[in-house]
Amino acid sequence: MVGFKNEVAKTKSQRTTWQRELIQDILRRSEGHLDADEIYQKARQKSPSISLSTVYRNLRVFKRMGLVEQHQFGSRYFYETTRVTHHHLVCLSCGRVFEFKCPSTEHLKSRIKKEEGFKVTEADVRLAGYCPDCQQRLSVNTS
Amino acid sequence: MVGFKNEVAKTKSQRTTWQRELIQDILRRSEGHLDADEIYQKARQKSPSISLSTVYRNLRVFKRMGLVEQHQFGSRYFYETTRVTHHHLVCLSCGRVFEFKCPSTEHLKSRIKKEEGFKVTEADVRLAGYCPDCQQRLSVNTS
DNA sequence: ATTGCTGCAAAGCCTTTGCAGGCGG
DNA sequence: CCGCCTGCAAAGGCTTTGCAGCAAT
Repeated sequence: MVGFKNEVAKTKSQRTTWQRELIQDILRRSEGHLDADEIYQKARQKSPSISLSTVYRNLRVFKRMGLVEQHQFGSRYFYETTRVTHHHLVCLSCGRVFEFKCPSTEHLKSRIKKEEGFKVTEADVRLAGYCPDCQQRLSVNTS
Repeated sequence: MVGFKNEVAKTKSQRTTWQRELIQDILRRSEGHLDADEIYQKARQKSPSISLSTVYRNLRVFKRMGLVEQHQFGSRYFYETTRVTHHHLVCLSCGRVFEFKCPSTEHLKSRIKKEEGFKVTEADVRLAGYCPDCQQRLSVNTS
């Protein structure tokens, strides 16, 4: 059916390379929600010799290690350092990604566990719509 | 930033072709959550001359018309006919997609509207974890 | 010295698009 | 008849991979 891979295994010890430190640094500094190419561009500014594949490879490693989260909006992946649980709000007009907290998600998890016997390990709540700025700009009915 | 397209505009009247009827029929019959290629394969069984591009093109048309919903799991899109709001529960082991209701989503929408001034038009709640069968099969701790 | 990591280029995967002909209304 | 729709093939966008050399431990 779906081609889901179980990438749960915690990975073994990793080597320290400047590429990895640079990518981690970019992720930590950023406000979050960078895609692979944005990370690559920022990395190139510091070290032009880094390659896009290295960025992808390390993002995957970091994900497996639980250091970064990978989310998809539209058709690409975005990465951010793992932090307190929060969810995403995407503006369909300008594409900006906002965050919000959703404490009831925990209740949801346990409800699903109880009702369906399903053990939930990831919860992703994605809302989309129009941010205040775009509503005004587009004269969308705000009511 | 993100390359989001605003595909909100309701589309004008459409022609009736056997390809469209076939695709609609497949979507209606199915339990939901088919990807483009699965639809294509099913369609070919009935009419081998249909093309994959036609499938994609029409899924997009149906989506714009509000007849189907498009969701992404992993890195591809899945389609299902629009029904009462429900959300998805993906098993990370077997890849099966389950559904559940989440009435509190409506509250969430209005909360976001009130707190952030963000007008929410789409809400997608995706949980992932391990279904009962796989928990047993993998001897995952169920507590 | 190992052997994991990197850069490069090429391949892969899914989706979209250009084009000429065909069919629905 | 007009022009939307289709099939085909090719292109696109993003991500992954094979390979040989390099560097971290």
